[in-house]
Amino acid sequence: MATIQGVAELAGVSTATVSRALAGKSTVSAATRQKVEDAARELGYVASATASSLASGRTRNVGFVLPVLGSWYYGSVLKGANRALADAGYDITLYHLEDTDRHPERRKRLFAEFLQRKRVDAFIAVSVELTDAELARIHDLRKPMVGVGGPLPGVTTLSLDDVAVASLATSHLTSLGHRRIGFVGGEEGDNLDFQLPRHRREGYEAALAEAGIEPDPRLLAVADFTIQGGYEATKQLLGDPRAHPTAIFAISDETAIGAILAARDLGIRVPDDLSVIGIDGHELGEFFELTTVDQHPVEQGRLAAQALLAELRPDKAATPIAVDLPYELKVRRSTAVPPARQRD
Amino acid sequence: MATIQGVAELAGVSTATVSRALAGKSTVSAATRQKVEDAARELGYVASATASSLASGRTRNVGFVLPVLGSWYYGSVLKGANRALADAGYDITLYHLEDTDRHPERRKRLFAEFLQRKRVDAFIAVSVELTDAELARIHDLRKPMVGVGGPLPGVTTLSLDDVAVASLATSHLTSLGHRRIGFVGGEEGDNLDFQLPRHRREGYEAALAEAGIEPDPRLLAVADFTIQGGYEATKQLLGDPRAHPTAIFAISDETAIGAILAARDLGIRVPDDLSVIGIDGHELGEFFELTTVDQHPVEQGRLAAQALLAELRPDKAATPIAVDLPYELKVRRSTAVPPARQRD
DNA sequence: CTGAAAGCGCTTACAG
DNA sequence: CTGAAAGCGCTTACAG
Repeated sequence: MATIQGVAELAGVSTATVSRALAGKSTVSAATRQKVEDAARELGYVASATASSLASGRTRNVGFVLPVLGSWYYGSVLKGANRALADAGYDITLYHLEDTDRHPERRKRLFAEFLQRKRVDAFIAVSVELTDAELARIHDLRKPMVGVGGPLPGVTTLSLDDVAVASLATSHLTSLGHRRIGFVGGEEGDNLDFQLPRHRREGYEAALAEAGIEPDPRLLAVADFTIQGGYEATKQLLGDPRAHPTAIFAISDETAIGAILAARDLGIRVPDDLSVIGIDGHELGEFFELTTVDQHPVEQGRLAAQALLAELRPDKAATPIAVDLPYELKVRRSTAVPPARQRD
Repeated sequence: MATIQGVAELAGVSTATVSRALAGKSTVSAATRQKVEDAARELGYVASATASSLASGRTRNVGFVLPVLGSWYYGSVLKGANRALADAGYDITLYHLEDTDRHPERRKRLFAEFLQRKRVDAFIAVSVELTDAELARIHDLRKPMVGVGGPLPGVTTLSLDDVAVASLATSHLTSLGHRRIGFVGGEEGDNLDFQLPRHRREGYEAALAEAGIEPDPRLLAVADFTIQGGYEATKQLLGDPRAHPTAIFAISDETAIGAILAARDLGIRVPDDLSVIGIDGHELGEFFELTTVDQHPVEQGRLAAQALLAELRPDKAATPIAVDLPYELKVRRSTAVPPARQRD
């Protein structure tokens, strides 16, 4: 493997000049630059990331911290971030933040060892929730950091305005004439950190209020973000003769898909008898013809990378800010006007 | 941030001794080791990966090359590999191999620049298909490499015995008494590299032959690996009055889920009127009560990491080998005996 | 615009 | 068992 030394000899210049020429520094004459580039190409030379990092203090590598591997959402954010960072010459090193309950040792070691190795210049953290001690360790690193949708005090965070998103989804239903709108999602217990379910319910209630609709506790069903969870909760909701919703706002697209499948199993037609809307823009949404509020996760990753790259530029002072992520109502076949008998 | 120098001073030894003590080298006295460990803990010292790599030639970092980000399968393999590698002290740097058609520049740059940076000691490549030129560049790197399920000449590869897996799935159906078994998957055109569809069809036909069943071309439907693809192909198959299968073997679990949904839409009950089996062990399989041959992707990642770690040990000579990955028939509710009228 | 030289923070023969 | 010293392959003030 060629080293900078080899390139310097072939080009007939010093290693300092090779370094400057290849880094695109402006203080190199065009002729010299050409000689160096030719030599580098001939030898197939690419600077060793390791040596370059040690000498410059910059690794050109970003740590990507995420709590889940193998899900559509995180993978999509990762894809968007990876593209933007790769285009800027950065690699991504993965830090899988395992669950404290299930893998306490792995999680501990992540903070005590892996994150401390100075392998990266900065971090992107997606939907990450940390204890105070963990957050303190992160801050001790003194590296730029951008969060996506997680509560990270003191960190620039891009997040969805969950209240607004839920309100938009619910308003879509009220504007179609629905007045009995079920909320499938909901919170169980009081999780101070994970406020997403509460925010989405607040948006739901705000939209109802705006349409002059009294909230009805019989229309609330607790569900998680999975198809299974949405299926079970919706079966409860639709099976209860006192509830009779004409529409359902589900907290996620997978929850909404579960709701659609539950309706089918009960002989309830979507959207003729029941409208269903979700939130996400999940890849499965198209197949199920699901109306949704798309949060564009790939784009979220790109925006996070962009914000981080801005912080990484020398001139920029890192002031933690909160940025609202874009979203978009996508109307598909799963929502329609309420059935005629309900409109009477 | 503490350096090895700081630890050495606090412990009252040389930096060489600190390095040896923390690396667990046996040539350090217990007392000295204790002093060093105490000092390191007090200062929160963790060796810089960058400096350590440059000095030792080992990065303790593995490159993970994959063609798809955001899918359940790749994410699961990544999870398994990441756990095993992290437990051995390794980080993972991601290399997303973009499509040649859609992102030729990104792909080119991956081989010309990112992979050449010597950031990693070795590679894991999942379902990766390379041109000869790309493969040559990879081999030029002279780094250990393990493939999972992709055709990589000259590389140790773990893969599923696709013929055997498909034969097992089909035999499950014949053993239940099915004789008219549809194959939803199939190949279109002749892709020399991507042999998986052909292998699975061979297994299907072998199992039919073993049961003394004549293959019927009307029972073949071309579909990709998606729910949508399985849905459309199955609708064609079930809609054709000449085909009348009592069971379907789908090339993947998502294809099989599409098949189940297509059957439902046509009023065909699963498993009463139609049995369906897939291959994968997909997370959605449980919800749809899908019988499948589970290929345990998380375990695949773990096995790949394990094989790579073995090659990374100094004593081990790297001889490319092919290893069969484990799989397991998981019988759920989607398969049953054929309907009575068919058994007459 | 270019080069000689120091230095980044470690590891590891070598010597004792 | 331990230390002094060289060296890994770059980058970057400093000087010219």
